[in-house]
Amino acid sequence: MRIAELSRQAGVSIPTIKYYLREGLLPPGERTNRNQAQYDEPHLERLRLIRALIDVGKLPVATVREVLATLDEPDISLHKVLGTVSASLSEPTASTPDDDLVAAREDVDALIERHGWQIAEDTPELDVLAGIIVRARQLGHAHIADSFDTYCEAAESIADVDVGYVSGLGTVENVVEGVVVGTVLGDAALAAIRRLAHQNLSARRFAES
Amino acid sequence: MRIAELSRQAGVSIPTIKYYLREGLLPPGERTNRNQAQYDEPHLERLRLIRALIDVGKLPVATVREVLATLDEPDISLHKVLGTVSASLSEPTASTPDDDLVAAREDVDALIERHGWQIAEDTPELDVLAGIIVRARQLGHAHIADSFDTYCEAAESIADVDVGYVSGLGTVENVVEGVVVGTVLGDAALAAIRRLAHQNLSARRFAES
DNA sequence: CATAAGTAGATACCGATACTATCTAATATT
DNA sequence: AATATTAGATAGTATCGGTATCTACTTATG
Repeated sequence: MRIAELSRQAGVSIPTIKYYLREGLLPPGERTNRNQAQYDEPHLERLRLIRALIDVGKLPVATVREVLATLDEPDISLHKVLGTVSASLSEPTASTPDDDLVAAREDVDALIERHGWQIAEDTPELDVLAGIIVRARQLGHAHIADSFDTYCEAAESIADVDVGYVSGLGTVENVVEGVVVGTVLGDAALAAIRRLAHQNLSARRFAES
Repeated sequence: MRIAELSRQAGVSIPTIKYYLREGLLPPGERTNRNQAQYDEPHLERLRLIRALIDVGKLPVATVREVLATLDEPDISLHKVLGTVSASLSEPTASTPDDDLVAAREDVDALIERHGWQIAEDTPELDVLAGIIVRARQLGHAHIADSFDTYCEAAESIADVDVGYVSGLGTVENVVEGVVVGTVLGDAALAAIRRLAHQNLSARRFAES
């Protein structure tokens, strides 16, 4: 198909497609001439994936490029891609070593320990979580962190179905794509569902009709 | 305290504080003179809250303003503030009524029904979730939505501790602030914890040492 | 009390991000 | 032959989240 058709089917404007081509998010089409290229189904799928990562996951274009690069690596393992996707999705942690952060990080390590989780020391999420605890404390809501044990238990059942889902995808490429889609769409879905659960609970407990 | 001190304690530059004042995120200090104003503890707390919403929650400044406005309303109920905060946090849903979206929305309604949740028809998260399902289908990952029942169960226990936490906060103002902080920091924490759970599970199942 | 430092408020400017528009030279379609 | 479409290059634009500067003061300090 030509670029106009790709644009129509994906619902993405031609200038935007050209922009993604320039930015290396989308591989160039197969050239048939100096000013003609053919795009096919994989292009369309890739384009839809890009839009999902941007629209639903709110990923910046640069992060999308990183994630897609991981996805295109020839020898990928599920565990490795999880790490890379995680790393791309969490901001690089602040440079200041900060006493508060170190303390919070110890609490995070204890949390992980309590749940018997096997996590590499340098996983960025550990610092992200520590950072959140620091903020909560600064805001006078230190006890929010007390809920994190429950969050962990809940996350275990969630991770269970998540990994179950991707495991059933067959080829490595499919699994890896499933990880990306599942991570990003899953985050968004989980946030929405949590809000719905809040609404439900507060409707039941505190509704004044 | 004067603006320099406020800046120092919050770790936010003076021009940025002035910007927040202009944007109405931060109420003006108490004027003592034509070019002097006093800021106090509440200002500092508000400023820290603003930074947490922006840094951790990635909320745009305009949304922070909305959320803070809700927080400052004189007569607020927990249930109302949950709705307003939710509304501020989810983008306004697309205008196109779209067949795919309608179908997905029915699936969402069925999901809510299965769990016996009481949710107002017009809650924005219902459409957000439907939108995510549409994207998943377009990406050939329709079955991701099968996991949402598990997500709901997990979200129930999470919402339980969340509501338990804010209920214990005493005054209405504290509760409302707790909702805001808990929603935003909680989302970020939950996402991080989910990633950690993934890492743990994949380490155990698929690790090649 | 003079001089330096700090401040409010107004306005202008800035860098990053994510596109969008335009132009050229060529090819495709009708 | 006339019209539409395309690749690729380059330039322009809107928004966002600040920064910087300037003026007319007021405070703090030696």
